[in-house]
This record gives sequence, structure tokens and C-alpha cells, in this order.
Amino acid sequence: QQHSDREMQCPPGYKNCLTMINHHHHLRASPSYCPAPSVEEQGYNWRNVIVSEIIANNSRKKLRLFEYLHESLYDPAMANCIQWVDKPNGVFQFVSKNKEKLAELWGERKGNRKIMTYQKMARALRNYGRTGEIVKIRRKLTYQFSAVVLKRLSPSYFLGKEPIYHSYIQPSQEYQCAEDWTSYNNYMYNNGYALQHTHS
DNA sequence: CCCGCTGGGAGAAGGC
DNA sequence: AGCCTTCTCCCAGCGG
Repeated sequence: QQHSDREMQCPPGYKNCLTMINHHHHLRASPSYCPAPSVEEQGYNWRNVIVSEIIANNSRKKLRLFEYLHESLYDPAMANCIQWVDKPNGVFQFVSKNKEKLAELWGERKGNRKIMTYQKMARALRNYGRTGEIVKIRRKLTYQFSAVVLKRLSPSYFLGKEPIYHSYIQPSQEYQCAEDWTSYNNYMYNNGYALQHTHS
């Protein structure tokens, strides 16, 4: 069931991915708010990310918190709530002033009974640390996606534009990789960026 | 005092 | 039916 991820194009009933986008009004609304920030970069990525999410939602199970956060990071309308700090390495942070708003929207999307708060959302984020999907960076409101999660959520992965050799990696190996990468990068960030290239 | 961070622990909700 | 996962909710406490 896992290996079919890379093979699927669009869920049944959808001619193409754009049709899917049009059927998801809550997603379609956002990019129009975009003032005009480098459309070829932002817009392209944003749209593909949404496609990724739709495919994920239609093919798999419930929306996961890290998927929602990743989606928000590409949504210009959410830029006042959450932002990339280091996009290539999956480092992002919440905006202090509006973090509660993002949490609230997350709660609404999940259909929770009570209002979601940053406190509660951060508790879930802390649990991600145990599995390594997202780790906390020692900086205010800052977290980091693991390499594996980042890869899995990347638009090119879903759209099959990337080499698919990742799929051959055994789950155990994959996890090991994630741990190494995570601890390495965490080390880098907590010690002031990329200057620790000395061995022995 | 405020703000953010931490982890324990019960329990809800959906999936298998 | 029962177990597992993934949060959800509340909490007491810590530290800048």
C-alpha cells in the first residue's frame, strides 16, 4: 500500500489536479490574496503543495498536523502566522502575535469540539520530537521538519518529478537517516549555523 | 509578571 | 471487539 504512493496521479473522479483544486474551495481561496510575490516560485510551489495535500487526503487517512503546517507555510494568507526560517532544511517558526489564530484554524479543520490553542498544538508538536517527524529548535517558536517528512511532503515527490529511489529505502533505514539528519541539523542550528565542519 | 517550553497522563476519535 | 495511532486536553512546573 505504501509503494503505490508514487504511482498515483489523481484520485478517481478527477480528470486532473486542477480540477481537484477547484473542488476544494477552502484551498483555492488563498493564492488570490497573494499581492504578487514571485509567482513562479511561490505560486507554483503553493499550488503543488496543495495538490500534494489533496492527493494525501483523498488517498490516505486524516490530515496530520505536520501536513497542515507544511501547507500553511506555502499559503501566502498564512504568512502572518507561520514562516520559513530555512526552507531547504525545513526550519520554520510561528509568529508570536498570530500563532493562536493558526492553532484555531487547525482545530477547526480537524473539527475539534473545543478551540485549539498554541499550547495544545505545541504539545502535539512536542510528541513529534519523539518520532522525529518535527523537532524543536532552540529558538523561540521555531521547529524543523525531518528530512524524510520534508521529502514526503515535497510537491515534486507527489508529482513524480523527482527520482523515485527514495521509495526503495527500507523504513528502518529511512528512519535512521532521519535521526542522523535531524540530530546533525539540530546541532548545527543550536550551535550557530553551518560552521561545524571539523571532524576529530 | 508574562511568555514560551517541558513532559506526565487521561481520554477522545478514527482506522485496522 | 479490541487494539493502535494521533492527537486533544489539562496540568504542574521551569526558566529567561
